[in-house]
Amino acid sequence: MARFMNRRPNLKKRAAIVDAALEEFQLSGYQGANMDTIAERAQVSKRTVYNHFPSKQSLFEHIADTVWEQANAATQADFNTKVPIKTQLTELALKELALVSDLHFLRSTRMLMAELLHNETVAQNTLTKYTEEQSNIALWMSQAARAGQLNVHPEHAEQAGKEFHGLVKSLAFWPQLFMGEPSVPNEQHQAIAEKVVTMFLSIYGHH
Amino acid sequence: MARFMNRRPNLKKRAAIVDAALEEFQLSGYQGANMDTIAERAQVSKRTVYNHFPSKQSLFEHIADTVWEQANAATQADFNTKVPIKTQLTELALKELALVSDLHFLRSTRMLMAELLHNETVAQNTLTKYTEEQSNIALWMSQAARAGQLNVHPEHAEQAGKEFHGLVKSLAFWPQLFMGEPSVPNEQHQAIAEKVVTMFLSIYGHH
DNA sequence: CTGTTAAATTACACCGGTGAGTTTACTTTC
DNA sequence: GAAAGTAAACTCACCGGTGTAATTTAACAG
Repeated sequence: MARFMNRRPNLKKRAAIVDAALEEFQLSGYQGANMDTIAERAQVSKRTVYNHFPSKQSLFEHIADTVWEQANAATQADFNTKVPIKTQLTELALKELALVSDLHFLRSTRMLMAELLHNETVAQNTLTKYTEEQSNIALWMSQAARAGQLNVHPEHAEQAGKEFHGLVKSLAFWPQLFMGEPSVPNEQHQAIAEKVVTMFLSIYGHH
Repeated sequence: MARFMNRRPNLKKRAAIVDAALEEFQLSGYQGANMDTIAERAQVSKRTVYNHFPSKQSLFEHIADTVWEQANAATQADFNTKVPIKTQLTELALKELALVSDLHFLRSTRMLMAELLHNETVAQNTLTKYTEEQSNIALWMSQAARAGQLNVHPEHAEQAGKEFHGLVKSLAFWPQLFMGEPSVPNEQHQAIAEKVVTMFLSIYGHH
């Protein structure tokens, strides 16, 4: 009896639509993306797309949200008093390198960044998610400082956190994002992480 | 008086068109930019726009070229054997900081980056201009290495150059570009430049 | 200073393509 | 048998680019 109370909205089709839309947005950007093409790519009628998402905009926003959640979830960390700072920083860098070297993530981010640069609402949306991440690393930094393992004034914790992320990205993200350089292969992650940590500690380490 | 203004090809109108187009492209991106609006903004008839530029594409390319020339011209430098490496690197960093903190440059770049991310031809175009700049700094680095002032293998000169630029940008460009953070005020340039040089030399300096 | 001339500009209607979103009549699936 | 999906035609607004006839402008000759 409970058998035909099954979910009415067809989740499989919905997923197919989302996948197709992601692909199309990545390929052509928001403005260039074509709803007919998305329907076709998802093997679904155009009307079905509109039954799941009321507009192109809402479809885009749904995708943008998921990408950002994924990114944020992948860069969580807690400071641990017992482990040397160098080890922990290296660990942090490796985590970010793994995320940033993932081809799917790179492609999604490329698309999001493009819209971010000329779309007010996307920009605002992104900004709030981004500040969450920032406050996270800032907390980590001030904990490390309080534990005496980092030479950082409390009010500069946020800046230091930004700089740490910035270092990783300058080596393994921005060049790949804009210049289409190949993702950094896994074998090099350790070396890059150590390089970043050395640079970072040359400013914020105890001498 | 007004003798030599307004020669046959009306340079004033042409400039007005270019200005208006730059504004419109910055505001709405390439796809979103509207030729009627550009004409209106330039106080010129639409037909005149098309008398100066055969298409939207060509208008965009003209602007893109100008921006890149400006950027490239501002980051030239020659290695000087007589001056300590630290001083020269700081000088280099300051030069780039000046460019990158200019609000007009930032706005133009933001627009270009957006198109770069989803337009094949723009990307290719940019890539060639960008590699020029890269080979420039790479040369500088290998000269410094040959003079014994830098601990860089010749085949890593290009990588080191990239990293140097990357360091500056991670502190004073990317956050401003994407997150709309305020440009770094001039008073902080010296401090940032020194920070960058310290980080860079912690890897490539002689200890 | 003035009239001539040709290029530059203008206003405006027009073309053709595109693409988001809708309507409708029908079929599939549970 | 009702919700979900389909196909295809349709609306409607937008926009890049063109054609044209009329008007303005600047260089120059007398």
